Amino acid sequence: MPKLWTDTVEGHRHAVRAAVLDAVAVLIAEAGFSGVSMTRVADHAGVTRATLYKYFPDVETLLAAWHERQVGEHLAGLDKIRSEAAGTGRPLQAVLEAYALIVYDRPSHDASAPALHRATHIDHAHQHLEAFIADLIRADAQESAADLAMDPADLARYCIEALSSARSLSSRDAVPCLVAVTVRGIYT
Amino acid sequence: MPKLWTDTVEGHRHAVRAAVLDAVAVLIAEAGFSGVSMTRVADHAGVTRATLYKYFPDVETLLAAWHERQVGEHLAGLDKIRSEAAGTGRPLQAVLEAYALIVYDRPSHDASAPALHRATHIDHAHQHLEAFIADLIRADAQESAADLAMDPADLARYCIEALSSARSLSSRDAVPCLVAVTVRGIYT
DNA sequence: CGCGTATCTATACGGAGTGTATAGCAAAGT
DNA sequence: ACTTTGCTATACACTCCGTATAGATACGCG
Repeated sequence: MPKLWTDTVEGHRHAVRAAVLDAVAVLIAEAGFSGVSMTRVADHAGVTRATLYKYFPDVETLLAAWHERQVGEHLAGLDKIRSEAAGTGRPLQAVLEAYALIVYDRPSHDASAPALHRATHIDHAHQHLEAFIADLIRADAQESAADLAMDPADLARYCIEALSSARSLSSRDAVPCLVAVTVRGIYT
Repeated sequence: MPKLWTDTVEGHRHAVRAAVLDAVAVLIAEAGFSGVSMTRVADHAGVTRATLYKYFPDVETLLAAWHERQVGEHLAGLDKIRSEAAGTGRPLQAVLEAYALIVYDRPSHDASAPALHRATHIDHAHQHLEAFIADLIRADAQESAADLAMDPADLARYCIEALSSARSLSSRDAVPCLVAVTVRGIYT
């Protein structure tokens, strides 16, 4: 029996999709990426396997969709921080610190996920994140009238990778230091 | 029939192990990490599944062993570069540049592998690499009489992660720039 | 040399997950 | 009311896993 039913059919599909991605999140939290299978997700989401296959063709796509939603939420949060810090000097610093804290607090979830997709093909949401940070870098360079050491896009990827090392940082207080270390290098 | 037979039994086991890891390498090159299964590896290595299970209990261990061998080879190469560059000023720079070039030339193989293991448990060979670079950082700081911005171990992880962005660098000429950007930040 | 031991092959079995297909029921759309 | 859409329940063939057994082959050592 269909558990979820909103009045409209489109809303229903949206709700099912959300429930499925929630189930993915739970399974990942329980047993890591390898603990995610179509069967288990279907059971956990309260739908049949056949139904799940109508939404997602395979586990890979499922994980990609979950990751997309995750990064999307973070991107919204980071954008909020950017606009809040727009007046107070350097938004780049604030955004990168917020990102590093996310990585520090959720070591496995977010930092490992990109690696999973990079093996298959490019990650759409991650490209957004890269573009977002590349823009911040450009703006920061223009404001401080300093010369960038490299292409902003490459620097953005550098920042993201460098800050992903926040995952294994000894203490939470070291996060601002790591951000400082990372940012210091981008100007010539 | 056993294909490989060296005169001694210990040598034989070593040869089989090598053949198995070679098969893993081939399969990874062909279809990525998800293309590695016990069945396929056994077929490719010219042994039975039952035999393979006597050497490696599961795919995870198989990939870990392959990665261990890979990183071990690179570590040997980097150590050679370190001793060669010991007299000529900064070995840190030389080693990091060599590492970044490895990442650039083999985008998927080495940079993605740590991420796979970090999801499960800690990577032994990678710890060696981290310690190796941490030592280099300490030595570099002592020679240049400068103060490090953070714990050397954390800085080593920062360097490794930052340089793993060499994977998606626009051009090979940008590799030295990335190394410069990365190293610039480690001093206060 | 010859026996014991270690190793590999070949094969089989139950379990889990995959991908697909079908029939039937329930709710939305018009 | 009638059609369309979506979900359930179930089934099938396939792959891979992990383990077990019997028998062949080559080493190790007395």
